[in-house]
Amino acid sequence: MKDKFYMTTAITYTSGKPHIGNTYEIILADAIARYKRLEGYDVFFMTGTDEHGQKIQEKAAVANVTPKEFVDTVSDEVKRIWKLVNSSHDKFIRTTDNDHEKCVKKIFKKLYDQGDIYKGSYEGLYCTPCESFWTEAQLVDGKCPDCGREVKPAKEEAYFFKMSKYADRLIEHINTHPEFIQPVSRKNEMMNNFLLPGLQDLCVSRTSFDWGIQVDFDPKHVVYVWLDALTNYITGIGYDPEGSSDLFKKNWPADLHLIGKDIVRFHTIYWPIFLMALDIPLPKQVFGHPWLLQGGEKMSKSKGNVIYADDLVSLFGVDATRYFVLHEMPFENDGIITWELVIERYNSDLANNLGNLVNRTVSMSNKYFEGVVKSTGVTDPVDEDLKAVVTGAKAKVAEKMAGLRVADAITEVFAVFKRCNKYIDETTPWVLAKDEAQKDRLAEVLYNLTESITIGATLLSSFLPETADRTVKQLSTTLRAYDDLDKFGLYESGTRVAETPDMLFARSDAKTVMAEVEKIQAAQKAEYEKEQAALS
RNA sequence: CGCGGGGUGGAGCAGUCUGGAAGCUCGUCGGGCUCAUAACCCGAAGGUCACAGGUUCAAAUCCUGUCUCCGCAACCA
Repeated sequence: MKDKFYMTTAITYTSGKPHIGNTYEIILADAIARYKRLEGYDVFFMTGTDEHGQKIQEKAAVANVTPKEFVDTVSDEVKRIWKLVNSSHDKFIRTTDNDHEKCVKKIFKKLYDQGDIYKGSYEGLYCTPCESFWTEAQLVDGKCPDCGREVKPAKEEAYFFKMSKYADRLIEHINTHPEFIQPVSRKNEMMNNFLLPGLQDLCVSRTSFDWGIQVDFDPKHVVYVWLDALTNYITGIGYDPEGSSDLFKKNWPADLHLIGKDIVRFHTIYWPIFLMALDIPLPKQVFGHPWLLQGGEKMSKSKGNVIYADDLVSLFGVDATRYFVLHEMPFENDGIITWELVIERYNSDLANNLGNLVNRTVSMSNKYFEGVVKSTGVTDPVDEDLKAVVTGAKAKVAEKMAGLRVADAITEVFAVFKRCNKYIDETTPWVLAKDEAQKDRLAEVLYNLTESITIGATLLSSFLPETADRTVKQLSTTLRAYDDLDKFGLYESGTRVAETPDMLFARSDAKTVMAEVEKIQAAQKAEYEKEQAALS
């Protein structure tokens, strides 16, 4: 067993059902977690939901349920979707969990006692009907962006965290740890906009709403968002200012926080500073991934163009959904998802390249050898390149994954299957089959293919676990050990494969799918209009 | 003149840091093959690398300016 590897996703805010853009993050994280496990790391992978705040309190009121009832429902929904896309997380934390709440109170108290948190007042522009503070920049034509009415300067008592105290240490840390913020381009943004101009103190409590963790020693305050949400990364594995759990001692510092690019600031500035104040080590890496946009425009319910994981899974299956978001998402820039693109990728990569390869290979073994795959040692120079590509894939995938280039890594895996298809054309098994003298050569060709597919399936298992299992199952074998992925010829000679190939991905008919999509979109619009009607 | 990142054949992207014959996948067209899911393999067409200047023997890549898209702009998660 190699070292521990502790990774997290951001915790999802429970104000509504997560769409495919949110779901992307958990799939990406899961692929990384599974890959690390394949490599032999002792992985602890945590995700969860962020459940406090004014917005939730308001939504619950509209829905005529208590905030707790509201977040219970949404959190269950999130769990359901994460399960649907086959996430292998080890822990799902909720910020309403008892031990989290208790720990946040202790943290707040500790930071207050040591002087990092002080009582002050929050000044801003206040919209009385909306009960909300706004900043100058948020205003629309100088008016409240929500209701359009006048705002006036107001004050609210609040606790603040002394950010500036730790700023120099953080700047030093970021400069000496270039891998800390990924992609590196985000580092400049943080430095130029926030760190170098000087950090403002952060407001860490509120009195204007009460759906949050109460401040023990000043009960009219609740802990305000970031000190509550970010600390999940340590409370979830058993941090306690008065003595942490073994799980915490083993896993902290985190090896990777995977988050959306919109919250890089909170994870690379506020979070490290909180940790410095608590005198515990900083996470090793924060990766702010880009977003998945619907056809270049933002998803919105009113347009009926929001894509949910449920719909993708029901139309294409779990692994096709995983494949699309993993393959299509670039490293730095935003990616695009449309139903047409999903169909295209599905047919070309999954059905044609991979599915058909496995199908034709299994079929030939049955047709020519009653399903028995045997190595005869009758090689040919044309085999060499196939073997080189297949055994070289492990290192290529490893290199991409080390840089969190997941889309590129999955492309390397598919290069193996593509090479196999080419090999079939190079060796023309159907020609060999006509000549009894070539029988042993034909057997060797099919052995090479079966072996190559087994290795490819193992490399694929981090990304498309179900497909990998189904593939090796019909080859009557199991996934290969990681250390053996660069060795060729370990498939047991004489094994009998499945009599009938298991079709991995049936080709998708664009017309049929688009007809279904139209139904989904119509239903979405109807639901949106119903919600609007209920509100007014 | 707030900060940062984009604009590359019909579509989605890489390449830009460390200048040196414009690449990948899909689509289109042509050919091959028939084991297979009308799949697979080979080949071709298609781009003044947003625009205008500049540096250089040489610029998608460096510099300047313009247009345009997007995120952030500190308490919205």
